[in-house]
Amino acid sequence: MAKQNDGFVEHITPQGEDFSRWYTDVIKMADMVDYSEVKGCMVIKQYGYGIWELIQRQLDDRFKETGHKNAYFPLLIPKHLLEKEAEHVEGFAPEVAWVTKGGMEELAEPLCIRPTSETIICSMYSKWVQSYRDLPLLLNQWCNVLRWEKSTRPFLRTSEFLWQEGHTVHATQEEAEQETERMLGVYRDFMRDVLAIPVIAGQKSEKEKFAGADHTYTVEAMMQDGKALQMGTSHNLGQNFAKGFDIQFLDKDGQLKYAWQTSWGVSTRMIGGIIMVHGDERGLKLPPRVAPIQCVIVPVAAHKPGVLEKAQALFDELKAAGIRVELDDRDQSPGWKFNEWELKGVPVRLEIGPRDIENNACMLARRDLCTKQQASLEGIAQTVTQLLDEIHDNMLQMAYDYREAHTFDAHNWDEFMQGIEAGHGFVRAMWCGETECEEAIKDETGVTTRCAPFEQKDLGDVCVHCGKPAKKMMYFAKSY
RNA sequence: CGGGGUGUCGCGCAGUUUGGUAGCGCACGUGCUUUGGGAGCAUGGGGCCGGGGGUUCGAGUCCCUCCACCCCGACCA
Repeated sequence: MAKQNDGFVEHITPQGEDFSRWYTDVIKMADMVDYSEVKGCMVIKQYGYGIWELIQRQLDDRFKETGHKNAYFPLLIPKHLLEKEAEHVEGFAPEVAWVTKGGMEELAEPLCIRPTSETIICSMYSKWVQSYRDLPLLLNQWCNVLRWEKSTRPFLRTSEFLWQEGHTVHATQEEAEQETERMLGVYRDFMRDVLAIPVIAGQKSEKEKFAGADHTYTVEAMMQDGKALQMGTSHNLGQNFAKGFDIQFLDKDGQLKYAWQTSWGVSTRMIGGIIMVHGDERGLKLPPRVAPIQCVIVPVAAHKPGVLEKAQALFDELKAAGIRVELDDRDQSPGWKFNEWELKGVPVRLEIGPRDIENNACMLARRDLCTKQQASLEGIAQTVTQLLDEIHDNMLQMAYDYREAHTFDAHNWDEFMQGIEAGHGFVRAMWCGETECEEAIKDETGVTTRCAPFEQKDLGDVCVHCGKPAKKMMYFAKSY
């Protein structure tokens, strides 16, 4: 990769004031995206896409374990289908893009480019579901969607983005609810175990829920500027779509019943989360399990006899051990390469030169702590493999500690305000559940409800803002 | 949609006030020397100055007009 200029990341830290500048600079310098001519649509370059491929593969494996199958539905959705569920169309109408011409001919019915696929999938489900024997129907699709956003940011909110959307149909309300919760759990575990991001799992408020759902669950993570990012959602759709699309089945008892449905999804937005949770003043810091390159080998004094050969042997050994390894034999100075790979977030770097070869050793640098030490070449593949796990655990712990240090409990409005001003983080407080109150809090403070966590904590009996009886403890934060 | 800003080589910018040969840093090519934290010297290549129209002997610079992008609001699963 070619460095653009000498305005380098060193002077920007993610905890500093200009977090958003840091974010876009890191993405640009790490060569993850380019910008399309179409407003708000990004080109995900190889390095950025490599992360997505690893996410996709590992998450899809988990879906297979939960019994889901993949399918693919059309990009274009006829207008009448979109309009079958009232709340849904109202929620999405402002941001859908329409196809109105085919060739030179005006279309009799406009087609929308999917902003999400509930409608087109449900139109098929109404044909496929006839009997309780057809249920549960557990499908998922990996695809792109398009939403005509007013303002966009790479990965966090782009007009076109990649995601997976699961759509399931069940015979009973209880089963649909179990599925909704189960898939949120899959997301929570995936983010902890693969992305090294701890998340708060809970339920969205009425105001923040998915358009057309009975209720919506979410996993929320804290970025290093204290803002919340919604990393994934799982919706219990109740019978709303089943009624709109006439998805009925004949149950064991001979009764014709409307089906119960769920949908759930995560997107390329997670990559933005990885950047904002783990990155530092040197650039990206990738969790080992989604790092396209887990270990890079930098030969030092590569022109001297034996060095490249030894580096190549090291490469072969690590590769054989299943590590995603790269040998950087480009004609650049070692220092240049060190900085380059740190910027790109490679978890482990091995440096090997004449001095090391004499000692049957190499220098081993870890990205999470930015430390460097000598390591024996004896059993190096195992050393690196273990270290990658250790780095994952450490990154998860650091993210967790950061979140806890920036989370505040508020028992009254004074503490609520103090929490917001003090920490740039999450505030936990009791809340009445009224949309009116929620909007007032947003107007006064700029923070919104993130979720009512499954792990509740009793902070009092009355709403922190309006004083009415409290229903639940909520997380409040500014959000992306 | 409101308010503000910016368009000059691949990237980052200066030049516009006061019109007069198109500049700088990085990146790129070549050669030699280098290589344990962004190497040095030498020598090259590359630009309808966002588009269109005007004023002028002459426009990157002045005037008109489009267009694009960025930031702050508003909006947003």
